[in-house]
Amino acid sequence: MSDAAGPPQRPVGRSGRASVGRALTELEFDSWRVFVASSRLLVGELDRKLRREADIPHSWFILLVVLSERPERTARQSDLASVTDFSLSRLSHAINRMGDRGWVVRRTDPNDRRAADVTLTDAGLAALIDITRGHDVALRELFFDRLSAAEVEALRGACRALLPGLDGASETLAAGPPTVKSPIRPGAD
Amino acid sequence: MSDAAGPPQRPVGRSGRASVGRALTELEFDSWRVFVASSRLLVGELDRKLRREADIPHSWFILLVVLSERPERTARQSDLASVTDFSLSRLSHAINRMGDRGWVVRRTDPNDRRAADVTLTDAGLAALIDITRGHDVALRELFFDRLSAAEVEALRGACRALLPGLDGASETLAAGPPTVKSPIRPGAD
DNA sequence: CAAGATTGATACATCAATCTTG
DNA sequence: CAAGATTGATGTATCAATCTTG
Repeated sequence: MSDAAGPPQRPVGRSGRASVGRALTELEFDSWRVFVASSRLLVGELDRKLRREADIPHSWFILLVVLSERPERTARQSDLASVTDFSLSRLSHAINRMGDRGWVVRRTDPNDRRAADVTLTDAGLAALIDITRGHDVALRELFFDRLSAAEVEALRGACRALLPGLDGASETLAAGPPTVKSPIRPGAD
Repeated sequence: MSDAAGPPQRPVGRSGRASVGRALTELEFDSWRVFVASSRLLVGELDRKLRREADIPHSWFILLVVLSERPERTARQSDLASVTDFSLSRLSHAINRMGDRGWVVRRTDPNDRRAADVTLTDAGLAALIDITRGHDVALRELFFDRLSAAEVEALRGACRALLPGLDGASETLAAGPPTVKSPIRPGAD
């Protein structure tokens, strides 16, 4: 294995010709396809499972996880939106529906009355913790059991390289271990 | 770089304890998050661009690409569905709407009158070729310009390892260079 | 009865206003 | 006017029948 290039050249693309205007090769496109296919299939599986067992789409799970890791389990909506790559509109709708279930509450910030903060309720946290069990089992089967430790690290490295500069990836969903002890993941191991 | 484990152990998970029932560590979960975040953000960008410029969601683009690479630009619906991880229902709806645009036609197979074949029309192919230009430019900026050749290979390897056993990943979207010369990607380079 | 596909109802996502506050 | 957020209309995805053919 490893027919990869020799010297660790950072930005591919401007090797010899202009980056823009050059079509992708079959091989390049294939790399992209494998990436998209695997994430589609994996997330698809998880999404179906979450809908079956908890009646939520995968995207909501992301919202819940992020909220659970914030101080006070609270986030400004605009923050939450950019971190999770939700539009403000989409987020607003989602919060409404999660509010109906008693999982979150929305409160207007008295200081800046344009802004709104969402808080994950105790009920919401309980639901999340419950959901997380099944999610983790599936994740182990579908993801970790299929990859060697080296592959996981390689994947991690490549994906981290992809993030900077993307949309709201300043403090993205992908940020490392959260500042706050995650209620849904005790120290582990 | 490379704090990865020493010996190339294939199946992580059954290291010392049973795979199922063991919670994920923070580090493991973080690897997953980076993977999901990057694919969400990347596909999200492409999706927005495709909607703006071609008025189609990213998932339709996938359907078009797969169709374009099939012999006669034709596929059985059930095949197409499993390859792209569409449900039959979702596919049927999508084909209806793409049919409205004159991009595909549906024909019942005379031999097995339960089955239906979809064909990408000339107009559909033309549209796809047009769409592909912008798509490739974006892909270079967002994906290939951010990764070294080694990282691309690493990503490819890991993602390929993820696919087998997933849903309809027998001859998945991720299969290597197609049997048929892809109309949308001439020899390249 | 199973496989392939379609349809209509419901749920979620997107888009284009709109509203309020700074 | 810009930032943050909400709402309603439209489009797409999902789910639960339903239909036909093998």
